[in-house]
Amino acid sequence: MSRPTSLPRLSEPEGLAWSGFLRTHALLARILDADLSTAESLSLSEFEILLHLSFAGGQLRMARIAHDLVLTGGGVTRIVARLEKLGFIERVSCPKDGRGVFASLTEKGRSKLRAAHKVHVDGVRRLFLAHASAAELKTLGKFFARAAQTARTIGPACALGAGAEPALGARHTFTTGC
Amino acid sequence: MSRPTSLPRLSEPEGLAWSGFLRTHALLARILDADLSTAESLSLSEFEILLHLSFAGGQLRMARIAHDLVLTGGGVTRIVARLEKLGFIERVSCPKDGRGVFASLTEKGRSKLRAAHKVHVDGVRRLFLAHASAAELKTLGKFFARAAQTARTIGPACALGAGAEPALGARHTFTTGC
DNA sequence: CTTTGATTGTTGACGAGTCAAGGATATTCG
DNA sequence: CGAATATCCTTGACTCGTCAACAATCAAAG
Repeated sequence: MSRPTSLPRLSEPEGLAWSGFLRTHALLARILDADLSTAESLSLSEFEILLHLSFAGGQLRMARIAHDLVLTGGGVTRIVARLEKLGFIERVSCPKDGRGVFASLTEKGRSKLRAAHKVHVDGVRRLFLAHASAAELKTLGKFFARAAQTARTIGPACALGAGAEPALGARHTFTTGC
Repeated sequence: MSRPTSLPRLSEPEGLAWSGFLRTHALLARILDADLSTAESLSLSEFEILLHLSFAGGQLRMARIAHDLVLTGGGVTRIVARLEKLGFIERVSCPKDGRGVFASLTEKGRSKLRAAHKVHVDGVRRLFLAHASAAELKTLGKFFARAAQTARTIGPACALGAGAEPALGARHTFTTGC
Protein backbone atom coordinates (compact mmCIF):
# COMPACT_ATOMS: atom_id res chain seq x y z
CA MET A 1 0.00 0.00 0.00
CA SER A 2 2.70 2.41 0.83
CA ARG A 3 4.10 2.47 -2.70
CA PRO A 4 2.92 5.82 -4.12
CA THR A 5 1.30 4.11 -7.07
CA SER A 6 2.43 5.23 -10.48
CA LEU A 7 3.84 8.69 -10.04
CA PRO A 8 6.35 9.66 -12.70
CA ARG A 9 8.89 9.37 -9.95
CA LEU A 10 12.26 10.98 -9.75
CA SER A 11 15.21 8.71 -9.32
CA GLU A 12 16.65 8.57 -5.85
CA PRO A 13 19.57 10.92 -6.48
CA GLU A 14 17.19 13.29 -8.21
CA GLY A 15 14.78 13.24 -5.35
CA LEU A 16 17.50 13.71 -2.79
CA ALA A 17 18.98 16.66 -4.63
CA TRP A 18 15.67 18.37 -5.12
CA SER A 19 14.19 17.82 -1.71
CA GLY A 20 17.53 18.61 -0.14
CA PHE A 21 17.50 21.86 -2.00
CA LEU A 22 14.07 22.77 -0.71
CA ARG A 23 14.62 21.73 2.87
CA THR A 24 18.03 23.29 3.08
CA HIS A 25 16.73 26.57 1.83
CA ALA A 26 13.82 26.55 4.23
CA LEU A 27 16.06 25.78 7.16
CA LEU A 28 18.79 28.24 6.33
CA ALA A 29 16.42 31.06 5.51
CA ARG A 30 14.71 30.57 8.81
CA ILE A 31 17.89 30.42 10.83
CA LEU A 32 19.65 33.28 9.10
CA ASP A 33 16.60 35.44 9.44
CA ALA A 34 16.32 34.64 13.12
CA ASP A 35 20.00 35.35 13.74
CA LEU A 36 19.82 38.62 11.90
CA SER A 37 16.63 39.63 13.63
CA THR A 38 17.80 38.97 17.14
CA ALA A 39 21.26 40.39 16.59
CA GLU A 40 20.47 43.42 14.46
CA SER A 41 16.71 43.70 14.28
CA LEU A 42 16.79 43.34 10.54
CA SER A 43 14.83 40.85 8.51
CA LEU A 44 16.66 38.84 5.92
CA SER A 45 14.95 40.60 3.04
CA GLU A 46 15.68 44.01 4.47
CA PHE A 47 19.28 43.00 4.84
CA GLU A 48 19.45 41.69 1.32
CA ILE A 49 18.27 44.95 -0.10
CA LEU A 50 20.84 46.84 1.89
CA LEU A 51 23.53 44.45 0.74
CA HIS A 52 22.49 44.58 -2.86
CA LEU A 53 22.52 48.36 -2.80
CA SER A 54 26.00 48.34 -1.39
CA PHE A 55 27.18 45.98 -4.12
CA ALA A 56 25.72 48.27 -6.71
CA GLY A 57 27.55 51.28 -5.38
CA GLY A 58 24.92 52.72 -3.11
CA GLN A 59 21.78 53.27 -5.10
CA LEU A 60 19.47 51.42 -7.40
CA ARG A 61 16.07 51.97 -8.84
CA MET A 62 13.09 50.20 -7.38
CA ALA A 63 12.33 48.11 -10.43
CA ARG A 64 15.88 46.94 -10.64
CA ILE A 65 15.89 45.79 -7.05
CA ALA A 66 12.69 43.91 -7.63
CA HIS A 67 14.12 42.15 -10.64
CA ASP A 68 17.44 41.27 -9.07
CA LEU A 69 16.07 39.98 -5.80
CA VAL A 70 13.08 38.24 -7.36
CA LEU A 71 10.49 40.38 -5.66
CA THR A 72 7.41 42.27 -6.72
CA GLY A 73 7.37 45.98 -7.34
CA GLY A 74 4.89 46.45 -4.57
CA GLY A 75 6.96 44.32 -2.26
CA VAL A 76 10.04 46.44 -2.81
CA THR A 77 8.08 49.61 -2.23
CA ARG A 78 7.11 48.31 1.18
CA ILE A 79 10.47 46.97 2.27
CA VAL A 80 12.16 50.16 1.18
CA ALA A 81 9.53 52.15 3.03
CA ARG A 82 10.46 50.25 6.16
CA LEU A 83 14.15 50.83 5.65
CA GLU A 84 13.54 54.47 4.97
CA LYS A 85 11.61 54.90 8.17
CA LEU A 86 14.58 53.39 9.96
CA GLY A 87 16.89 55.84 8.30
CA PHE A 88 18.93 53.28 6.39
CA ILE A 89 17.76 54.36 2.99
CA GLU A 90 16.69 57.51 1.25
CA ARG A 91 14.38 57.81 -1.70
CA VAL A 92 15.85 59.96 -4.41
CA SER A 93 13.83 60.73 -7.48
CA CYS A 94 15.63 60.13 -10.73
CA PRO A 95 16.47 63.31 -12.64
CA LYS A 96 16.49 61.77 -16.08
CA ASP A 97 13.29 59.82 -15.65
CA GLY A 98 10.36 61.37 -13.90
CA ARG A 99 8.89 58.03 -13.00
CA GLY A 100 12.04 56.62 -11.50
CA VAL A 101 12.94 56.45 -7.84
CA PHE A 102 16.31 55.51 -6.44
CA ALA A 103 16.70 53.73 -3.17
CA SER A 104 19.91 55.16 -1.81
CA LEU A 105 21.98 53.88 1.11
CA THR A 106 22.53 56.43 3.83
CA GLU A 107 25.61 56.51 6.00
CA LYS A 108 23.56 55.09 8.81
CA GLY A 109 22.48 52.35 6.47
CA ARG A 110 26.04 51.53 5.54
CA SER A 111 27.10 51.17 9.10
CA LYS A 112 24.08 49.06 9.92
CA LEU A 113 24.92 46.91 6.98
CA ARG A 114 28.46 46.38 8.20
CA ALA A 115 27.24 45.14 11.53
CA ALA A 116 24.58 42.91 10.05
CA HIS A 117 26.91 41.60 7.41
CA LYS A 118 29.22 40.16 10.00
CA VAL A 119 26.40 38.18 11.55
CA HIS A 120 25.13 37.08 8.19
CA VAL A 121 28.43 35.95 6.73
CA ASP A 122 29.12 34.10 9.89
CA GLY A 123 25.92 32.16 9.50
CA VAL A 124 26.43 31.49 5.83
CA ARG A 125 29.86 30.05 6.49
CA ARG A 126 28.68 27.88 9.31
CA LEU A 127 25.55 26.61 7.63
CA PHE A 128 26.35 26.58 3.95
CA LEU A 129 29.94 27.11 2.90
CA ALA A 130 31.32 24.81 5.55
CA HIS A 131 29.81 21.84 3.77
CA ALA A 132 31.46 22.25 0.40
CA SER A 133 35.02 21.90 -0.77
CA ALA A 134 36.44 24.53 -3.07
CA ALA A 135 35.72 22.32 -6.04
CA GLU A 136 32.18 21.62 -4.97
CA LEU A 137 31.64 25.30 -4.43
CA LYS A 138 32.52 25.98 -8.02
CA THR A 139 30.19 23.26 -9.16
CA LEU A 140 27.41 24.74 -7.09
CA GLY A 141 28.02 28.20 -8.42
CA LYS A 142 27.93 27.10 -12.01
CA PHE A 143 24.92 24.93 -11.49
CA PHE A 144 22.91 27.69 -9.89
CA ALA A 145 24.00 30.13 -12.53
CA ARG A 146 22.67 27.85 -15.25
CA ALA A 147 19.44 27.17 -13.41
CA ALA A 148 18.77 30.79 -12.60
CA GLN A 149 19.60 31.85 -16.12
CA THR A 150 17.14 29.39 -17.58
CA ALA A 151 14.48 30.19 -15.06
CA ARG A 152 14.77 33.86 -15.89
CA THR A 153 14.53 33.42 -19.62
CA ILE A 154 12.13 30.53 -19.82
CA GLY A 155 9.88 31.36 -16.93
CA PRO A 156 6.66 29.50 -16.10
CA ALA A 157 5.51 26.76 -18.43
CA CYS A 158 2.53 28.94 -19.19
CA ALA A 159 4.84 31.77 -20.28
CA LEU A 160 4.00 35.12 -18.83
CA GLY A 161 6.64 37.78 -18.57
CA ALA A 162 9.67 36.40 -20.36
CA GLY A 163 11.35 37.53 -23.53
CA ALA A 164 14.86 38.82 -24.06
CA GLU A 165 16.06 40.60 -20.96
CA PRO A 166 16.53 44.36 -21.08
CA ALA A 167 19.99 45.20 -19.88
CA LEU A 168 21.11 43.56 -16.71
CA GLY A 169 23.53 40.92 -17.76
CA ALA A 170 27.00 42.26 -17.29
CA ARG A 171 27.41 45.68 -15.76
CA HIS A 172 27.26 45.59 -12.01
CA THR A 173 29.93 48.11 -11.19
CA PHE A 174 29.18 51.71 -10.46
CA THR A 175 25.53 52.08 -11.21
CA THR A 176 25.37 55.64 -10.03
CA GLY A 177 24.59 56.80 -13.53
CA CYS A 178 20.88 57.19 -14.05
CA MET B 1 33.62 54.45 -3.94
CA SER B 2 31.85 51.49 -5.30
CA ARG B 3 34.04 49.10 -3.26
CA PRO B 4 31.84 48.04 -0.31
CA THR B 5 34.40 49.17 2.23
CA SER B 6 35.60 46.55 4.67
CA LEU B 7 32.97 43.89 4.74
CA PRO B 8 34.26 40.46 5.73
CA ARG B 9 33.62 39.55 2.14
CA LEU B 10 33.04 36.16 0.74
CA SER B 11 35.36 35.01 -2.00
CA GLU B 12 33.95 35.17 -5.47
CA PRO B 13 33.11 31.47 -5.76
CA GLU B 14 31.58 31.61 -2.31
CA GLY B 15 29.46 34.58 -3.19
CA LEU B 16 28.35 33.08 -6.46
CA ALA B 17 27.36 29.82 -4.84
CA TRP B 18 25.44 31.48 -2.06
CA SER B 19 23.65 34.13 -4.03
CA GLY B 20 22.98 31.62 -6.78
CA PHE B 21 21.38 29.40 -4.21
CA LEU B 22 19.11 32.16 -3.01
CA ARG B 23 18.12 33.48 -6.40
CA THR B 24 17.59 30.06 -7.87
CA HIS B 25 15.33 29.08 -5.06
CA ALA B 26 13.32 32.26 -5.31
CA LEU B 27 12.89 31.86 -9.04
CA LEU B 28 12.04 28.20 -9.02
CA ALA B 29 9.64 28.45 -6.12
CA ARG B 30 7.82 31.21 -7.88
CA ILE B 31 7.62 29.44 -11.20
CA LEU B 32 6.72 26.04 -9.84
CA ASP B 33 4.04 27.55 -7.68
CA ALA B 34 2.61 29.46 -10.61
CA ASP B 35 2.62 26.38 -12.84
CA LEU B 36 0.94 24.30 -10.20
CA SER B 37 -1.60 26.99 -9.43
CA THR B 38 -2.69 27.58 -12.98
CA ALA B 39 -2.66 23.93 -13.92
CA GLU B 40 -4.14 22.35 -10.82
CA SER B 41 -5.20 25.18 -8.54
CA LEU B 42 -2.86 23.95 -5.87
CA SER B 43 -0.24 26.03 -4.13
CA LEU B 44 3.24 24.64 -3.83
CA SER B 45 2.96 24.15 -0.09
CA GLU B 46 -0.36 22.41 -0.40
CA PHE B 47 1.14 20.15 -2.99
CA GLU B 48 4.14 19.41 -0.86
CA ILE B 49 2.00 18.28 2.01
CA LEU B 50 0.04 16.00 -0.24
CA LEU B 51 3.25 14.60 -1.66
CA HIS B 52 4.85 14.12 1.70
CA LEU B 53 1.81 12.28 2.94
CA SER B 54 1.92 10.01 -0.04
CA PHE B 55 5.57 9.26 0.58
CA ALA B 56 4.79 8.40 4.15
CA GLY B 57 2.12 5.93 3.20
CA GLY B 58 -0.92 8.16 3.40
CA GLN B 59 -1.06 9.69 6.83
CA LEU B 60 1.10 11.62 9.20
CA ARG B 61 0.62 13.59 12.36
CA MET B 62 0.49 17.34 12.22
CA ALA B 63 3.65 17.88 14.22
CA ARG B 64 5.58 15.53 12.04
CA ILE B 65 4.53 17.34 8.90
CA ALA B 66 5.57 20.62 10.42
CA HIS B 67 8.96 19.27 11.33
CA ASP B 68 9.64 17.57 8.02
CA LEU B 69 8.56 20.45 5.82
CA VAL B 70 10.07 23.13 8.03
CA LEU B 71 6.79 24.78 8.89
CA THR B 72 5.09 25.95 12.03
CA GLY B 73 2.43 23.99 13.83
CA GLY B 74 -0.06 26.72 13.19
CA GLY B 75 0.91 26.88 9.57
CA VAL B 76 0.27 23.19 9.06
CA THR B 77 -3.08 23.44 10.80
CA ARG B 78 -4.13 26.04 8.27
CA ILE B 79 -2.83 24.37 5.16
CA VAL B 80 -4.37 21.09 6.18
CA ALA B 81 -7.62 22.87 6.90
CA ARG B 82 -7.59 24.15 3.34
CA LEU B 83 -6.84 20.73 1.92
CA GLU B 84 -9.54 19.22 4.07
CA LYS B 85 -12.10 21.69 2.81
CA LEU B 86 -11.14 20.68 -0.70
CA GLY B 87 -11.64 17.06 0.18
CA PHE B 88 -8.04 15.99 -0.37
CA ILE B 89 -7.32 15.20 3.23
CA GLU B 90 -9.16 13.92 6.24
CA ARG B 91 -8.37 14.59 9.85
CA VAL B 92 -8.26 11.41 11.87
CA SER B 93 -7.68 11.59 15.57
CA CYS B 94 -4.98 9.32 16.86
CA PRO B 95 -6.27 6.44 18.98
CA LYS B 96 -3.16 5.97 21.07
CA ASP B 97 -2.64 9.64 21.80
CA GLY B 98 -5.60 11.82 22.60
CA ARG B 99 -3.78 14.95 21.51
CA GLY B 100 -2.70 13.63 18.16
CA VAL B 101 -4.31 14.24 14.83
CA PHE B 102 -3.48 12.50 11.61
CA ALA B 103 -3.73 14.20 8.28
CA SER B 104 -4.83 11.42 5.99
CA LEU B 105 -4.90 11.41 2.20
CA THR B 106 -8.28 10.69 0.71
CA GLU B 107 -8.78 8.93 -2.59
CA LYS B 108 -9.67 12.25 -4.12
CA GLY B 109 -6.47 13.63 -2.69
CA ARG B 110 -4.41 10.85 -4.22
CA SER B 111 -5.82 11.42 -7.62
CA LYS B 112 -5.32 15.15 -7.36
CA LEU B 113 -1.77 14.48 -6.31
CA ARG B 114 -1.14 12.32 -9.35
CA ALA B 115 -2.25 15.07 -11.66
CA ALA B 116 -0.31 17.76 -9.88
CA HIS B 117 2.75 15.60 -9.59
CA LYS B 118 3.05 15.35 -13.32
CA VAL B 119 3.11 19.11 -13.66
CA HIS B 120 5.51 19.49 -10.81
CA VAL B 121 8.02 16.87 -11.87
CA ASP B 122 7.97 18.32 -15.31
CA GLY B 123 8.94 21.71 -13.95
CA VAL B 124 11.60 20.32 -11.65
CA ARG B 125 13.24 18.50 -14.52
CA ARG B 126 13.15 21.48 -16.79
CA LEU B 127 14.32 24.03 -14.25
CA PHE B 128 16.52 22.11 -11.91
CA LEU B 129 17.57 18.61 -12.87
CA ALA B 130 18.32 19.54 -16.46
CA HIS B 131 21.29 21.56 -15.31
CA ALA B 132 23.20 18.87 -13.49
CA SER B 133 25.00 15.75 -14.66
CA ALA B 134 24.49 12.55 -12.76
CA ALA B 135 27.70 13.15 -10.88
CA GLU B 136 26.80 16.70 -10.03
CA LEU B 137 23.43 15.55 -8.84
CA LYS B 138 25.06 13.25 -6.36
CA THR B 139 27.28 16.04 -5.17
CA LEU B 140 24.28 18.28 -4.71
CA GLY B 141 22.39 15.65 -2.82
CA LYS B 142 25.22 14.99 -0.41
CA PHE B 143 25.93 18.65 0.06
CA PHE B 144 22.34 19.49 0.90
CA ALA B 145 22.10 16.50 3.19
CA ARG B 146 25.08 17.72 5.18
CA ALA B 147 23.82 21.27 5.29
CA ALA B 148 20.31 20.34 6.31
CA GLN B 149 21.59 17.94 8.91
CA THR B 150 23.76 20.57 10.50
CA ALA B 151 21.08 23.21 10.31
CA ARG B 152 18.67 20.90 12.08
CA THR B 153 20.98 19.96 14.89
CA ILE B 154 22.83 23.23 15.37
CA GLY B 155 20.05 25.65 14.69
CA PRO B 156 20.29 29.41 15.12
CA ALA B 157 23.47 30.86 16.58
CA CYS B 158 21.40 31.90 19.55
CA ALA B 159 20.30 28.29 20.14
CA LEU B 160 16.60 27.88 20.65
CA GLY B 161 14.93 24.58 19.98
CA ALA B 162 17.71 22.13 19.18
CA GLY B 163 18.90 19.09 21.07
CA ALA B 164 19.10 15.49 20.00
CA GLU B 165 16.30 14.72 17.61
CA PRO B 166 13.42 12.51 18.75
CA ALA B 167 12.96 9.74 16.25
CA LEU B 168 12.87 10.74 12.63
CA GLY B 169 16.17 9.66 11.22
CA ALA B 170 15.65 6.35 9.50
CA ARG B 171 12.13 5.04 9.39
CA HIS B 172 10.19 6.47 6.53
CA THR B 173 8.43 3.35 5.35
CA PHE B 174 4.95 2.50 6.39
CA THR B 175 4.15 5.05 9.04
CA THR B 176 0.63 3.86 9.48
CA GLY B 177 1.42 2.75 13.00
CA CYS B 178 0.50 5.41 15.56
C1' DC C 1 -4.09 9.57 42.81
C1' DT C 2 -2.22 14.16 42.14
C1' DT C 3 0.80 17.44 40.95
C1' DT C 4 4.11 19.25 37.85
C1' DG C 5 5.88 19.68 33.33
C1' DA C 6 6.02 18.73 28.43
C1' DT C 7 3.57 18.03 23.97
C1' DT C 8 -0.03 18.50 20.64
C1' DG C 9 -3.16 21.02 17.84
C1' DT C 10 -5.97 25.21 17.26
C1' DT C 11 -6.99 30.13 17.14
C1' DG C 12 -6.73 35.39 17.24
C1' DA C 13 -3.73 38.96 16.07
C1' DC C 14 -0.40 40.32 13.15
C1' DG C 15 3.51 41.02 9.55
C1' DA C 16 5.13 40.16 5.03
C1' DG C 17 4.67 40.34 0.34
C1' DT C 18 1.54 39.47 -3.75
C1' DC C 19 -2.02 41.13 -7.00
C1' DA C 20 -4.51 44.34 -9.41
C1' DA C 21 -5.90 49.05 -10.06
C1' DG C 22 -4.45 53.67 -10.75
C1' DG C 23 -1.85 58.05 -11.43
C1' DA C 24 2.25 59.85 -13.52
C1' DT C 25 5.68 60.03 -16.92
C1' DA C 26 8.11 58.12 -21.28
C1' DT C 27 8.17 56.57 -25.77
C1' DT C 28 6.55 55.52 -30.32
C1' DC C 29 4.20 56.45 -34.34
C1' DG C 30 0.90 58.73 -37.32
C1' DC D 1 1.91 68.04 -31.95
C1' DG D 2 -1.32 64.31 -30.25
C1' DA D 3 -2.86 59.71 -29.44
C1' DA D 4 -1.83 55.20 -28.19
C1' DT D 5 1.08 52.28 -25.55
C1' DA D 6 4.43 50.96 -22.20
C1' DT D 7 6.96 51.52 -17.89
C1' DC D 8 7.47 53.03 -13.10
C1' DC D 9 6.00 53.37 -8.47
C1' DT D 10 2.43 53.29 -5.05
C1' DT D 11 -1.70 51.68 -2.61
C1' DG D 12 -5.87 49.01 -1.04
C1' DA D 13 -7.41 44.41 -0.56
C1' DC D 14 -6.11 39.98 0.26
C1' DT D 15 -3.57 35.50 1.16
C1' DC D 16 -0.27 32.99 3.52
C1' DG D 17 2.11 31.58 7.37
C1' DT D 18 4.15 33.06 11.82
C1' DC D 19 3.74 34.04 16.83
C1' DA D 20 1.86 33.72 21.24
C1' DA D 21 -1.73 32.22 24.18
C1' DC D 22 -4.70 28.37 25.28
C1' DA D 23 -7.11 24.03 26.26
C1' DA D 24 -6.51 19.20 26.19
C1' DT D 25 -3.76 15.24 26.97
C1' DC D 26 0.22 12.57 28.22
C1' DA D 27 4.29 11.38 31.19
C1' DA D 28 6.98 11.38 35.31
C1' DA D 29 7.48 11.69 40.24
C1' DG D 30 6.00 12.00 44.71
